[in-house]
Amino acid sequence: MSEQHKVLEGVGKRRVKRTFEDDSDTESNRPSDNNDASVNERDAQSDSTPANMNELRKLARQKYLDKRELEVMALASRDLELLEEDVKKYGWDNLSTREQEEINIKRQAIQLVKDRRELEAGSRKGYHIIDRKEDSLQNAEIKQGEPAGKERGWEDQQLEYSVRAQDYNDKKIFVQGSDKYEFVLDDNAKVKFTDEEEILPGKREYQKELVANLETEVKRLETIAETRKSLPVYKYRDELLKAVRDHQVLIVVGETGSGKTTQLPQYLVEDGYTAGGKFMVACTQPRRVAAMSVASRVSDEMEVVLGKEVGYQIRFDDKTTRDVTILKYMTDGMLLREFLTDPELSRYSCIMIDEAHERTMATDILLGLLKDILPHRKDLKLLISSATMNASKFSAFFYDAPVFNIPGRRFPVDIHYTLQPEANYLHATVTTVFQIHSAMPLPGDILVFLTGQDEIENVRETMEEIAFKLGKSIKPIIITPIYSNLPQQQQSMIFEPTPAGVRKIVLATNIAETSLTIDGIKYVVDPGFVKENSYVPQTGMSQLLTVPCSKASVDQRAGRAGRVGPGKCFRLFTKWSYHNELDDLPKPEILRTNLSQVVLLLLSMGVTDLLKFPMLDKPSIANIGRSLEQLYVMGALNSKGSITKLGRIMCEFPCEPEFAKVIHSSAANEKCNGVLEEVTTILAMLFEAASIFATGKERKAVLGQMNSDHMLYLEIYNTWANNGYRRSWCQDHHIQHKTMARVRNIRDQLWRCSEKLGLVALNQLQIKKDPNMSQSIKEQRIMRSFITGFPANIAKLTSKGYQTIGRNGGMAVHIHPTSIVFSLTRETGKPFKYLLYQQLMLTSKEFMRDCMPIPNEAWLHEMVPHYYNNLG
DNA sequence: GAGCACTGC
Repeated sequence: MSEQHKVLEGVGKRRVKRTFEDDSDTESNRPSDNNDASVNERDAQSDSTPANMNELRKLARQKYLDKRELEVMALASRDLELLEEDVKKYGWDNLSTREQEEINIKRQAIQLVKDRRELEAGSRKGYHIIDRKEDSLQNAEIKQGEPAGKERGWEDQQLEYSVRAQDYNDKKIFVQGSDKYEFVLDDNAKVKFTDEEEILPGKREYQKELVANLETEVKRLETIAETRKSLPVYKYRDELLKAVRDHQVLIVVGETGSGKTTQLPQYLVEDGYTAGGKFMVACTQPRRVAAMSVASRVSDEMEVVLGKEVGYQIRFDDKTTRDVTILKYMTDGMLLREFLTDPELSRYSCIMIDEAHERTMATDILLGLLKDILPHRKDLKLLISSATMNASKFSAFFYDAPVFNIPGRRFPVDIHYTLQPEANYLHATVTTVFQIHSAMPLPGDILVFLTGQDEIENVRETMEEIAFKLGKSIKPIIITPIYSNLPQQQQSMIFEPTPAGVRKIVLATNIAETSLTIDGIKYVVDPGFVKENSYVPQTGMSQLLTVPCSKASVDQRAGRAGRVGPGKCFRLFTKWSYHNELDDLPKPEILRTNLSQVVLLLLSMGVTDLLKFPMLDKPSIANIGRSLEQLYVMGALNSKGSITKLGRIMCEFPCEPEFAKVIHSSAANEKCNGVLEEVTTILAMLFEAASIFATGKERKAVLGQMNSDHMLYLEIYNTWANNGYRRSWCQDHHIQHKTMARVRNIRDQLWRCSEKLGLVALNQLQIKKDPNMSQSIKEQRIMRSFITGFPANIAKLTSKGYQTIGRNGGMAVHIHPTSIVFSLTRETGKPFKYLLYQQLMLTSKEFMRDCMPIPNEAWLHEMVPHYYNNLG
């Protein structure tokens, strides 16, 4: 019995030594009940403890909580070292049968641990051991109130997959009977053990299970190690690391399937760039789901708990631990925000900008900022991963940085072109799909790229009719549409495995080009078009036009056929067209969006000469000019063009400056404050306006009549909130619950931001002053708030219909038929004289989206005099 | 009386 006690103490020493080498003389450990508050309290009260002891203990506690089955198993098997000493001391024959048996089993166990260590030594060093078994994941309980995995969409599933392991792990340690214990570092409170079985159940079943689990774990590790080594990037590991050592900036051209995203950051960590936890390696992704799922996989490969050594950071979800996380996957937008608080990015030693060829706005700005700080941060390494086509552009941008090529691993895809251009690509699409279906053997699903929801629904109908007519002369097909606004349940259908003898036909927008991958696709049909949104600064209007894809896009689409085996891609345009008519790359976002947010961000970082700011593609002067003007009108800039106090406040908000201005006014402008809460809700709804309604039709039927889309949004949100934020309420009202959940998140984030900046307090002052503000006064104040943010977005009713007013006035515009104002006007026959709109969009006509009637022209002059009084 | 690709803080 006392042997057992000694054993445990010894083991504790070893464990602590390994984790905290600097504090080797303050160590000890004991099991304690996880839920026993008094024990923890006693920990905290041990007053002979050094001041930093509590910190240390917290850290230790954190670490030990993360330990899983194997850590406990390893612990148990390390006992053997001490048991063996006893064998020497007392002689084998003097031990009891039970003790002998125990030692035998532990001998086997330790052998397995040794094997595993050897395996580890090959690829990594110094990480804690945890397990992550697929089946444990699948058996983990699903959070209450959530539907089962199958009913949810891919994003939720991915998220759950990333997160659940973490939750599960926090709560459980796997060894049967040992789940009561955690190991806490403590130098005073030593507990005397009276019953050895309580500490380590020396039962045969346990030992057997231990060995069996170890074997499973060794196999799993072998598989992971093999998979890592089999990736194309593995062969280049040393060369890559040498290149990183020799150069500050490295362009990495890694095709899909090369493993760059998961492996490169790990190599950097292994090569010591995190300096024992002092620095971080960051890898940016353009999309949230990618950041989450890659982080999850890498934490698995490195055998750490997601959120500790390896974590991710996206809006609304920070799964990192300060001073512990050494490898962080994050969205590019998050890193950009981090520049605001830490302009030198001093916490990072290496930054990898992944998927840089996608040229998101955040990536482009990041590259410019990084180029600026590299001379001051000689120790900072920058890796840029790009597709082949623009590697030289990145290289030139960073003073001819070396380009490193890593081949991909993909199956060959045959490309077929049409012999002559197709007059009607939709017709050609349907024909091609049925040709493939009748001529090619099963299995092998078909992925069709279309431009939008409308097209997808039309093609689907046509195909269903044809399939019906053909009846049993063809094999059965399943048609599954996928586009981002498709409600969740229907989205998940594309991931259902195709039944035998059936062909699945996926009709997708370019969401399937990068954002999600579908297994089992063997054929791709590509008409070669995409809808592209672009912003015209002169008119302030966006246009959504169907344009031909770039070469990079169609190549990417073709690649989707070669993921599981050799595939075929049918392009509904000519080979000549591919080589002579298509652009190489899609137009970068920075050339087709409103720049006010970026301009304000750069100004707040002290970039005063915007034209000199390094950028891969320079936006037009007209665009920058218009942004500066907008910012000036809102008071974010003074007449000299430098940022004001208000401008800095606006920068703090994670949204466009126009929206931030509305928030600010609703709390701080005495002409309209006291409505911060309402305004925050409306703005959060406006961000997601496009995907709130399941279909466009239901909008007016949702609730009673409202005067404006803005007030309708407010009413919808409040009613939903009053109904307990329930999913069923959304279903009853044809509203997408997932979108509403996002709105709630955004709303909370904006509110917290207002709180931090003291706006909530200001708002409260006004409410105290006028506690019985009537509904109509509130509404008026909301309208005024919006005018301050969107002074140029006003249309006036003339004899020729609505026309814009303001600097570029006189343009004929129309109320969008989905707007509540549209139906309201029709019902009453009385159009409003002035309308404020959130967006002008050119589709078939110049439409105003999300409209709000302005009942009083004088408000315009009152709220933004410097704009309206100077119009003449 | 239209019909909005896709991201992100």
